[in-house]
Amino acid sequence: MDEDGKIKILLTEDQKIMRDGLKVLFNNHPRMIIIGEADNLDAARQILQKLKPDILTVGMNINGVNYFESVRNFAKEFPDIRIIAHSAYIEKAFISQMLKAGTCAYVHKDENFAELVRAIDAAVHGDVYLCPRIANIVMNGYLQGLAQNSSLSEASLTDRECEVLRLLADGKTSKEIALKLHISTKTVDTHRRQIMNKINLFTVPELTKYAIRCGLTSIN
Amino acid sequence: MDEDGKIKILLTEDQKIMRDGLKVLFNNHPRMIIIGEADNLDAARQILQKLKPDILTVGMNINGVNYFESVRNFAKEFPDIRIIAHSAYIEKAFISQMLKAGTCAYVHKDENFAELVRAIDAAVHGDVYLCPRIANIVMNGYLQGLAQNSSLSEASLTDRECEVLRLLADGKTSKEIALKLHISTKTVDTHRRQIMNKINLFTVPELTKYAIRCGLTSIN
DNA sequence: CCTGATTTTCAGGAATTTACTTATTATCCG
DNA sequence: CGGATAATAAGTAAATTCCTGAAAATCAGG
Repeated sequence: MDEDGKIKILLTEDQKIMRDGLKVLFNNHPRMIIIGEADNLDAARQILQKLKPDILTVGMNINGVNYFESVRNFAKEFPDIRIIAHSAYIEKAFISQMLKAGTCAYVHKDENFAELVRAIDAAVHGDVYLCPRIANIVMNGYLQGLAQNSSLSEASLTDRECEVLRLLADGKTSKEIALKLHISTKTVDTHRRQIMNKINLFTVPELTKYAIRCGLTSIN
Repeated sequence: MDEDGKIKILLTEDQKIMRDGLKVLFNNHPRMIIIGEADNLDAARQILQKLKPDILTVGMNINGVNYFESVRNFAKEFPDIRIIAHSAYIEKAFISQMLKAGTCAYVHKDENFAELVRAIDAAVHGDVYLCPRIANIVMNGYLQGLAQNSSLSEASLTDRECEVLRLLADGKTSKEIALKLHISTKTVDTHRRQIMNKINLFTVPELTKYAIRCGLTSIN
């Protein structure tokens, strides 16, 4: 909190218009104040070394792939700062990765500003907050996991499988993937099929889109 | 213009937070006023039948596939209303499709609010406006087109090729595409390779991403 | 340290798809 | 009409994928 008792926020968001809008909204808010803004996480880190906000909001669009890594590092380096994911992604795998990485709230961009405020209030009180839509998705996943932990089990992908999927979605051929990972193409093959069975998608374009939705690869 | 001489704007944007932000920004603007908002183009059409804005802004994210069709129809049905594309897409093909469809301005979401204001001012004066980043992309494409209209020519895709690419990126196999279009799989084959040569991408994942960037298919 | 579970690895062979070349038919436009 | 572009398609070799099965490697507890 600053001298006025306001909650200090550092805004990270690459869409300038979104930033412009959020700035106005927050600055009209009686209990919150924006003390800095950045259009990517590297820039945010620079600012964090000088200023000490209570909240770091991280806006995520379908671009940068390295959100997980970055957020994990932030959470370690700056344990006092509560991180709020503000994203257009709705893929279950993405959400849980993000929560695991150290965010304490996840607000979908289709929600209105009030949701973001609610999330921030929860965050400063040490609570975890998910906006309704996301909460639904997470809960459904949790319940499904409980129900069918034996049969179909659309379990999450293993590390290796994620790696293979990422390379595959980047457009690498099985041969290239095999070379890069120092394994046989047959193994890559097996991984691919295992992935397909787990997430129940059986074509390369669908796998690619899934990888995008999960933040494993960018759209470019 | 309304009785105050303000420019009347109808906002279409599916991200509520973005809408919240734009509302505040516009309502603080002395010469512009928001007379309605919608979270998709169907909802916008409902409103258009009652109110008559000067400007319709269309926010585009990586979801709905039918922007081209919808915008084309809007431009025909409501020729007096100037349509402004407000998008996160930067693919040349998407931009030109959008301009052809009848928008008179294209503002990228990474630009700040001032750009949007500039675009609206230009639009009400009957001008076409592209924000700097987009203008760059379009100009580069134009110049390249002039330079290499003979040799490599990354020409635009034909209608049929777009159709094939869309189905392919939706995850249809060559066989399914052939069936649906009533042509031989060999023809589908030829189209696919022709597409690859034209846009210089030679793997299915890359084609898929390209199709997403061009608005031919959604991310889901 | 052992053990069961999970993950990672890989092979063989059938089935399918793709790459590349070449070519015929439509269609459109000046 | 003639030339260009688009859409169609076959043949064949090469590459990839699908399916089944299975052996190492790793890991988490007891």
